[in-house]
Amino acid sequence: MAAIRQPDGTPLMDSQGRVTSHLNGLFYRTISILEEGVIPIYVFDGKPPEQKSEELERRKKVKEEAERRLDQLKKEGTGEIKELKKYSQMSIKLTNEMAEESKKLLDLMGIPIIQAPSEGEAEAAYINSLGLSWATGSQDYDSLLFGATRLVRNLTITGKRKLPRKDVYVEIKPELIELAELLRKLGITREQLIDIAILIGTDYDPEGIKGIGIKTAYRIIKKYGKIETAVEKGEVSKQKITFNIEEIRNLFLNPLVKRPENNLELKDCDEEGIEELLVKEHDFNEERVKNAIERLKKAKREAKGAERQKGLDQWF
DNA sequence: CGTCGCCA
DNA sequence: TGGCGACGG
Repeated sequence: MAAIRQPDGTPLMDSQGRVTSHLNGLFYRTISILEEGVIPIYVFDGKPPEQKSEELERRKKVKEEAERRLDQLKKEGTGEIKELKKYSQMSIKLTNEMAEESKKLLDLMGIPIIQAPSEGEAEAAYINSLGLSWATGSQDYDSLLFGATRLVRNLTITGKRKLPRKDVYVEIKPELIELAELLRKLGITREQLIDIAILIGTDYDPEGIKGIGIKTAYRIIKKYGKIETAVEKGEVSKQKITFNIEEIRNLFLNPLVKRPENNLELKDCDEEGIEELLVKEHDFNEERVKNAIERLKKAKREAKGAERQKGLDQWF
């Protein structure tokens, strides 16, 4: 959504002015991932827990402000392209309709999707902890707090990426973090990792404890074992804690998740359905879509073949 | 972001 | 074949 747009920030749109950047990105990116031999399972966010509302409200305000700035720049008509792009990207909205259409496209492509009852991150970690996936793919470290065995960051973004508000580009490489190894290296438990996160600040306590950063948080939890003890011993002042520690800890340890009801295998794709949606409905180029569908079918055959081979190898 | 066409 | 810039909807 952020990247697939014109230099001035205008997203791709069909002839009726409906945004199509999400469909474009999902379609071509998913095929690329499959060609690399990775079978994705897409997890969609459900209703966030009430404790997240403060953070969501904050994000909403930032977005509304960006929207105002963008409108202003457009009205003046003198805005720099860079500025226009910045505020367009900051005002991105994923509507319900767009999310539903994304699910529809993935389903037509035969890619497994899961609707999380609450946090998608928690659901993905749960699926991973059940052994139904090899890792979670996310930019968010929260996965690990939710108990994912492995987290792959930068799975889908390759090459160079621009640093926000700077004209500096950095090389982005995929990064694998294994929870067990991380905890062993730090000499802590997952509960303690969660406590460290709470001290620094999470979506559920965005401010954290003022004055405590990563290093202090680690030192405190290493020394006292848990936040409550650190408070008792006077290391963390009680007044600074404006949230319910046990409640937030519980959101990470026992999040609302569900066992996936359908299997998470690749299915055959509905070629006509894809063309109907992308070409007829949203003005995608027919040849490009046809060509991509061929790549999709080939990549899936190979992915499934590899799975079968793995199964056989295990057997013998 | 990913594809495509152009060019060396 | 690989780098680069324009374009996709």
